[in-house]
Amino acid sequence: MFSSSAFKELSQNNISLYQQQTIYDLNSLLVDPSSSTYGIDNFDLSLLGSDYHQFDNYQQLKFDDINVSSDVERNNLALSIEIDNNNSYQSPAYPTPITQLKQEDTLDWKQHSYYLNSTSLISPISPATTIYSSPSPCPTFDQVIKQENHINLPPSPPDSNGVPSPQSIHHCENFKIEQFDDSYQTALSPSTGENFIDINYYLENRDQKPQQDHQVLRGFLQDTTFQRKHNLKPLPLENLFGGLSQRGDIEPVISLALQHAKLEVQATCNALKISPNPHEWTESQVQLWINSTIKQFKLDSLPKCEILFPENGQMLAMLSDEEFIKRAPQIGSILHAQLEIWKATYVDISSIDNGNSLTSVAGPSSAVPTMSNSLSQTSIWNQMLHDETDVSDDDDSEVGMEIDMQSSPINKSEADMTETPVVKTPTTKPAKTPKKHHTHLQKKGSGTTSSHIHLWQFLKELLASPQTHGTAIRWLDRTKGIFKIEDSVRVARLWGTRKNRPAMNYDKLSRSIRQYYKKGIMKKTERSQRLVYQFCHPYSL
DNA sequence: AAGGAGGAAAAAC
DNA sequence: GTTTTTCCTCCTT
Repeated sequence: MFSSSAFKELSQNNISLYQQQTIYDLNSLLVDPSSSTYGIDNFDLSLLGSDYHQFDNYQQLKFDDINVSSDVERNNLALSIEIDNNNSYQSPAYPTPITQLKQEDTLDWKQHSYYLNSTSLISPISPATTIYSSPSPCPTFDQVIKQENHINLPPSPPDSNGVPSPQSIHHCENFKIEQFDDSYQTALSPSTGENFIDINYYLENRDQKPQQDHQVLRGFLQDTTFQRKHNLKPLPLENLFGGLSQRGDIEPVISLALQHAKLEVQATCNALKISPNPHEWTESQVQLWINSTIKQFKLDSLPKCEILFPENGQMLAMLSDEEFIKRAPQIGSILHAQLEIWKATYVDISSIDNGNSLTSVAGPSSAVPTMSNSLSQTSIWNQMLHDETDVSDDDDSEVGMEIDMQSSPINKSEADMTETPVVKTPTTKPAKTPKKHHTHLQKKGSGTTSSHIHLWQFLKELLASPQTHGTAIRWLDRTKGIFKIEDSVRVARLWGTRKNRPAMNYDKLSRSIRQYYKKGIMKKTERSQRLVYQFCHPYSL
């Protein structure tokens, strides 16, 4: 099951792995282009696990500058991160020409991401032109965590959920260039002419380097506060790297758990008359499921549930554990865990049923987590799942469209931009509709532009597609719902186009925004800044 | 000048 | 009835 992420803790010369329940970071990186930076950021969140003081610096990188691609091959998770600031944000703080970072790794990718972040994205004094591959004070895993089948990862929320909490990362200021030693700069590829970090080169040469240096870095890495903060439990390294025999030992347990989960899912599906595939749930079915889960686990009831979780199933499935907890501090984690079980169960169901790899079911992007589908291909499962074969098609197509957009980030014309929300609306926006509009705003899968869209929804749509609209409107602090309109004229024009109001301008648009103050949809920011607005919770979710 | 705040009224839904 | 649009005045940056 991949709902746990493996982290390395660097402590002296020993390596140990820790498990963490949340997976949002990896999701974000792998699935959604608009959340790629969050994904990277969340990595830090996971590894460092403390306060993060340099968010503003980090945010100065636009989404456009970051391409994250992933590949799942040879039973390994390979992660590639490229950051290209060539077309980048022309901030004085980032006078960056071309920078490329690239790495591929297996499960210890986080380790490198961490370095990557600390030197290129977050460190306030380190523009991306001077990226150093910071040396690891301990060996990197060469071993590959063998996965019997491809790892599929759960999708990431398109905009909000990979967001790191500002309290989550700290010590970024520790990562300054002077901490890194020259010899490791040789990891920069000598042949490219670009600052291309060749991780392989680095890996090959790591043993040649004694570990007496980088005291600050090592000291930081030895800080294990993140373990406590994230409830990380030590996991013996051998358990993960011990090879397939270990896997075999736990297989019956997992299989049993899956069977149990499956039965539970089946029963609930029958009772609620909902699909076993959370991606297919409508908004009201999501409410049914949440309430059912609350009852099942005897949780505290959730007032305003439909406002806290207005998503349809597809969107709900993309929310991270963190997001659930943010919305429902008491029970969010349980809800999320339960949803993960449903997702995994369904994927397992589908994979067995199809007799194919998971990607044929979930698609390359929906990436639902699987409990290592090869682990439990029992006849019981097959028998139980015959009636669920043809689910999962329609939502794949939608996600696929988004992936297509990601893979070919062609500059859109202004007219195209106005159409972008049309594509996304069915999957993302109805979920944000206020309760009182559910009836006429949430027809599922219409695929048409909602003429009833609210301004705040529209703004969130724009915010959710930073690659397209990042120059017009962008988040300043996603966690707080603070955003800035960078190009008021353009935003107003887009809004006017959407509403078929040719005379729309920013003056009118801003008046509408101000109406939200007393409605509790938006609020004035603490510090008044021009063109900066702030959503109220939970509208920013 | 551009934008922010908010009143008022009309229009749109 | 609610939301948005339109127009407005006054104020701040």
